[in-house]
Amino acid sequence: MPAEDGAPTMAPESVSELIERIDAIAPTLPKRLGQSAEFLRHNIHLVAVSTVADLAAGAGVQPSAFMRFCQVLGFSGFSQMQALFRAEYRELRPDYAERLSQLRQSGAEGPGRLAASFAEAGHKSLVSLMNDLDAARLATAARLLASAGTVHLVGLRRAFAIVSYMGYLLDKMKVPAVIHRTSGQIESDHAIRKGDALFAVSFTPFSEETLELAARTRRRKVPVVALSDTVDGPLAATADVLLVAREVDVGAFRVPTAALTLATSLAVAIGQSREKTD
Amino acid sequence: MPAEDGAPTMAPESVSELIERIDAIAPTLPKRLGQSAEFLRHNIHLVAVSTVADLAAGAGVQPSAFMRFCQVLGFSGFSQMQALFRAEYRELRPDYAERLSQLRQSGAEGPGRLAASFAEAGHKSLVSLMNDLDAARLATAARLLASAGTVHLVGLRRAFAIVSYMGYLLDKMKVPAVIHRTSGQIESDHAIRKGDALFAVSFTPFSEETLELAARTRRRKVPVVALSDTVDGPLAATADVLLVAREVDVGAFRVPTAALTLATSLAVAIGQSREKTD
DNA sequence: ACGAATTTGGAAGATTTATTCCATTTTTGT
DNA sequence: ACAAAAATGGAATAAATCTTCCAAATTCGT
Repeated sequence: MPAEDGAPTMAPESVSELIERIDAIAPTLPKRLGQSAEFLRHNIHLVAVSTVADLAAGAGVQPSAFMRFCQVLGFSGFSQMQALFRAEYRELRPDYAERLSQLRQSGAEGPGRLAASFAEAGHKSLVSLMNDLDAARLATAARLLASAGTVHLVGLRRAFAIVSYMGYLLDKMKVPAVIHRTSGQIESDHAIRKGDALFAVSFTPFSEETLELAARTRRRKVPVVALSDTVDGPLAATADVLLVAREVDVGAFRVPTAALTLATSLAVAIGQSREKTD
Repeated sequence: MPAEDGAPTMAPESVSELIERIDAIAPTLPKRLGQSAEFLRHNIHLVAVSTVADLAAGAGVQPSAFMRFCQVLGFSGFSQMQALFRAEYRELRPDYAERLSQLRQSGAEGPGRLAASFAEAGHKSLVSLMNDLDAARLATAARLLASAGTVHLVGLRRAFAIVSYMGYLLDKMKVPAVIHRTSGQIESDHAIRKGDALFAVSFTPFSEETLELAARTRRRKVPVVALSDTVDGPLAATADVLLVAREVDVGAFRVPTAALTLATSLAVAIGQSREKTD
């Protein structure tokens, strides 16, 4: 029997698409289906490993109601929806405990294990980045930098990799950007003009040079956006906007995965924002 | 009906206990059960979201054989084993996936969503890095570079962030290291002496300068280790050891998460290896 | 307040999936 | 090389899970 309305509402093809649809239709749903939507929205990770009966019980509805809910979302039934979650899980869910011991027993001792540890730390860093991320603040930072004439970048020691990648991206997107303190130049202040903005990156222990350049720039009423690994550092007072990315360490070392991810997002956001204005 | 032997081999109560048992009995298992063990050991995270038929097919055995394998492990059957994985999955709160898709769809258009996408891409990149990692090759690379007098680093454009971070790490660990092509210097070859080694990073599209420096260095019989995003590129022929890190793109952009993780592992391995020798 | 349309609960039925059984093949010990 | 023991494949059976159906309850429009 064909659907009555012209558009047969195709099934979502990814979890995020599914969530969008839930949020779109939730307000219009009758009581039991609304309960199902509410429960699913907050326990979406259970779908891959539960039965309809379990989920229906969780939502406080009959299995048949939950079933109808799946169909309202565009699926043929619960099984089709579950398949979506299982597929995504298979792709995106490694087992690091397993992978680690696997590498341990596979002869090649040192570096492989190190890589596994750093990869695991990277996952954790990205998780905490997303948990702590203040989207509004990031948007403010992007706006500030996008409206600058030239974006000035500064970051030394471990922060240098971050600004150098940002510099590469901004250049690729034709955004005027300069990386400071790279060529024996001691005093960069004169290059930073009214109407520009500074992006300063510094992690504990902070480098004096970066802090001072940021402070002097701020005093000249040029906007300063900062990226650090703590909210308590000296940059908190100096910067107009302070972004934070914490990394999970492996012994005495770390990979700046979260910081690089955040910086890249910022750079791309700046580029896109400029593109519109041009 | 009680078991015939005195010790009824109780079922494992956690995934790690289960892995231990698999490793313990695997060597004594007959062919088909051995295949099941081998497959499970490498795909253990699939248990929560698969059927016996799927897993049996993956292992290349009949469902009945896989079934017997579960019983050998101490479970009453497959379902009991699967319940273990599902329980562990439920407890290990991936509220992260929820948070991610929340951000991605929550009106907050620009930077927040971008960050969510880049974070997700980062996870995928790290997963595929670990899946494809050749631990033995990484160990060879580390050995080669650790035994060099000076480690020379080269990488331009997007690869520069990688070498600059490696340079920072090696310096911190007191390993003699130099980053090339950073200060207007056109010809670096003379600085690379016999007994040194070169680490070259280049991604598609490859930069001629990096490739040529690597080729010239190799011709002089100085060891070259390379990091790229493909096995087919020009570095395959040039390098003594080629490491590969693929990244998942977001639109036209990427964060070099996997490459940076691999490079960091390599740097730390070099440092540790040197420490022992000193 | 009344009838029509929608929503709901529960149970029956269809389907998928797990489990057992046993004849046949392979391995083991002598 | 032979018999006994163990392992295997495939099909039959049992269990669970999904899905549909419809009478009863509720909501909605007038």
